[in-house]
Amino acid sequence: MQSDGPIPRLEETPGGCCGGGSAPGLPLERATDLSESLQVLGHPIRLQILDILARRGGEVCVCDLEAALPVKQPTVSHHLRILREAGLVGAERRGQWAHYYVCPDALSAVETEIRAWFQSVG
Amino acid sequence: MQSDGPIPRLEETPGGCCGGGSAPGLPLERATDLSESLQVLGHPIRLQILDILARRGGEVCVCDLEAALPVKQPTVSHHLRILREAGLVGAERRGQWAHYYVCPDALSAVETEIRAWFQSVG
DNA sequence: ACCACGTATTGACATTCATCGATATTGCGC
DNA sequence: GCGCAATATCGATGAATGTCAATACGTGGT
Repeated sequence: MQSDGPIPRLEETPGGCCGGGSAPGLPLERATDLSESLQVLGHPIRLQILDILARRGGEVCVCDLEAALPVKQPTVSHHLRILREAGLVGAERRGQWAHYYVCPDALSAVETEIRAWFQSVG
Repeated sequence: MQSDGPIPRLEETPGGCCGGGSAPGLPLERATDLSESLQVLGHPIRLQILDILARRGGEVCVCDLEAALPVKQPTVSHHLRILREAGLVGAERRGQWAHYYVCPDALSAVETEIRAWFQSVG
């Protein structure tokens, strides 16, 4: 990596060209954590699912979601699972229907996370 | 969908099982647009890049970013291109160095977009 | 002109993701 | 029990993504 070059040089500023060393204000761990939240939201179907669930204050069954979305039922279930595993929605089986609802706490936790990042950047 | 069955019935709700028809409060187009913004932010390296650029108010050259990030130079350039194409950062070539900086307007536009969505959902 | 350096791009590769048909699972009514 | 309806899971497939070595490009120094 640096042993084969015939020019050892002397390293001045660690950055090398334009200023101070780059202290990682955002540790990789926190960046990864936040990016995972953003990725869960980063799909149009999942945004629409959350929108529908929120717009109906109550619970919505999968068949209704399927009817409102441009994807087939397995795909709806797939996205619901992702949202569920992220804690953003919950489900309750009632009869043969599964009723989904948003988890406002988790959602506002993500909102807080995102807002804090924007504040630290902007 | 409703013309061949001999039983029009009273269940005219498209959903069929648990309530009202699902009006798509979020049109797919807007959901896609927002999800693209979220996806740009949904990567730890890109979050760290934006963080570094913001933390140093001024401009940062690629070699400094490379030194501060756990990826190689082509990967840094790759993520910078994505951020540039999203309008979140700008670049200025000075000598042989490329200096990058955040575009606060674009960033706060995304923030507004995201915040508006959270408001419509939460 | 040449060479060294910083950056961008290309090409290949591996990994992850989204989608859907097919199938399994579960609960309800008969 | 049997069959049907709603949902979940499996498996395959194609697309998108992230990473890096190699290479190309552009600039400055000698």
